Amino acid sequence: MGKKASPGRVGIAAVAAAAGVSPATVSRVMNGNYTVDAQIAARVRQVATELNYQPNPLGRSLVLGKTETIGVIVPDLANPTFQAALHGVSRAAAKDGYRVLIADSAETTSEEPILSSEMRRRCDGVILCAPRMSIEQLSGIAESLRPLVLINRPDDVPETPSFSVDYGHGITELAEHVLSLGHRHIAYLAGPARSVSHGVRLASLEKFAAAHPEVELRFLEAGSSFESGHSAVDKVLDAGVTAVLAFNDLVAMGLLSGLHERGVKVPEDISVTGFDDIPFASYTMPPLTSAEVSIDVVGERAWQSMRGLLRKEPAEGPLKHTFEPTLRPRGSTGPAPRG
Amino acid sequence: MGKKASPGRVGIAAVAAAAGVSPATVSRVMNGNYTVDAQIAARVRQVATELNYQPNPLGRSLVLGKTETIGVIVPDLANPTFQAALHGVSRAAAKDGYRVLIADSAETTSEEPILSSEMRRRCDGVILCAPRMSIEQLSGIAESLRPLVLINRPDDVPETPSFSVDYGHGITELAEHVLSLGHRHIAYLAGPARSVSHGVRLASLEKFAAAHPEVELRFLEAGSSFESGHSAVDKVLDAGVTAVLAFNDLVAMGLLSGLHERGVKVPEDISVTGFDDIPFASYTMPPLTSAEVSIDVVGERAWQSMRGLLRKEPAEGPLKHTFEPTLRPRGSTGPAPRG
DNA sequence: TTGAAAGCGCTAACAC
DNA sequence: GTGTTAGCGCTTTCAA
Repeated sequence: MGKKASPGRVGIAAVAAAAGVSPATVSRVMNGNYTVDAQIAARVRQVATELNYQPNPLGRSLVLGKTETIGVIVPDLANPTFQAALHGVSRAAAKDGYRVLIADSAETTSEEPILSSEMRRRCDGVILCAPRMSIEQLSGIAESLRPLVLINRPDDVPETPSFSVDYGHGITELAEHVLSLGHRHIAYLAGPARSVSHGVRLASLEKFAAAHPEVELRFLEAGSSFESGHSAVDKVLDAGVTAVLAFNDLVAMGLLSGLHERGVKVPEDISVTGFDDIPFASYTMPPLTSAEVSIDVVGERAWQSMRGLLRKEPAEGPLKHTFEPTLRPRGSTGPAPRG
Repeated sequence: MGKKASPGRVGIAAVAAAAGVSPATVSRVMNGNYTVDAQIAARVRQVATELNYQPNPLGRSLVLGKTETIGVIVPDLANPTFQAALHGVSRAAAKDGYRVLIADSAETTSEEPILSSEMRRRCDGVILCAPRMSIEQLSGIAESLRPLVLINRPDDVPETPSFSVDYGHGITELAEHVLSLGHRHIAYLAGPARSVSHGVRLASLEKFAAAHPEVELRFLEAGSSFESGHSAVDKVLDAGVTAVLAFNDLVAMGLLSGLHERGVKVPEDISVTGFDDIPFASYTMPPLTSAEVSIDVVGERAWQSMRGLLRKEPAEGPLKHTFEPTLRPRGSTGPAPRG
């Protein structure tokens, strides 16, 4: 037997008793079902207010089979990209009366499938943000997670809407930008090996290099933080390049700061680009050339797609949505020095 | 009548039927209740695996009266301070097997009480982060939200644990730091009027000014963003001060950038301090004097307090916990110019 | 050690 | 228009 109702607890039964009607009638009133006599409805409402009745969403969810909650799973809640995506989803979902249950997989690839399905049981649907698990794993559990929407995981998972920033396009635009400025010796300051978005950049740059045999493209390890850019200065100078494409704005700013300390002039001696176009980027010295991405908009669109699935609206248009970053050329890039 | 069990759905009843036992026995097995015969337990477990049985947490929550979920309500999910607090709570709660349901009140003070109690019905407890509502409102609903824990709301709410950064102490340390460097004309670049943490800084600075009649302290409006600092340059120069205490690091960095554009030397002409000690602060030119706060630790401690409440452990020690920021003197502050 | 049965709080089909 | 009743999926008391 379940726990006895605690004496203080005000449930639908208490309201029904106090108003002299059946629980069903109270339920109808609370749900705005207008087959209820206006007088009775008014009385029920008044009693509910007096008793400070708060419907228990658990009971409701159990019988209705829906929780009006969606789960968002991110690899790292401390990462600004995922924070922005979460914000976009949460704000958009809230407008439609949905709540967000979050889970931070802490980059533990192996836990992701378990975490996701655990999450799914408590929610009406799941949004997976940049999942690290293999495509085999992902495809394997996709069915059990539906409704499922993917953010920043551009793999083709059948029947699964996916919203991703086209990092490959962005980094190519940046590469072409410095190419057009005459640079032929270019370095890419790589992001974390595990990062999907780094992998995408890498692949695109390899294509770029293949298409431009006149360009010498170097790949240097760095990371995703300001510090990693700052400590990559020596590597960059040793490489003897005239332009550096950093993994993101933070890395670029770290590099900028390191180069400044060495007395290397930007963009006269070396051109530097970032990625993401964070608000700071316009204010560095010199202002940072970057590629703007609006990951919160991606999150918002992911929600809208989820909403469609929840409403069982027939899917329209393609499942795969790609957001192109916008090139923001600024002072940190200039003509290649005449060598 | 509730929705009929969908034919595909695997519930505890399906497992019980397949294993030839009662639902009660399956329940006992799933919950590690060892009054079950080892053979039967093994068979039940095997059947559960074969059928891929996933217990429905909703049914469980309903009967147990707990969801193993806590709610975190923040005024703005885009604010780095609240993101960090959320991260701290979420990571710590996850270690104890709890999930986090988030709500962004979007700075709508009036909605906060409703949002909070709505949240509370779905969760076992609520953590309110920097709630904007009045102390009257807060005290009014506190009882109905318990277990309740407060972050960055140092008001005395009876019986309610509260964890806050002592912004007043931090800004006073910064003020004393520039005072000790000989500055007598100091400006405070104020944060958003609504921000509680701004209010605290303001009050402390007024105390500081009263205690140091030799100091002329000016209050200048700014905001919380890089841009607001950048566009406050004229105000600062007009004020004719030799030291500026910015609301936070972002504002300070904006100011630094603006001063640089004007050819004003830092710290030779003007000293500048930030607040928060974000990772960037060590890398600006010159490196920024700041006050370090670890809001994620605050979040973590808030969770631990909540965990104690959930376990009904007798509260020990004080309810109110204050975290002192640590002064980080760096190159952006120096001796006052000789006037 | 196991099963039957009640009940957590709610909704909805059905009967009146 | 309203009440009765069954049932959502689970746990737990009680009896066997």
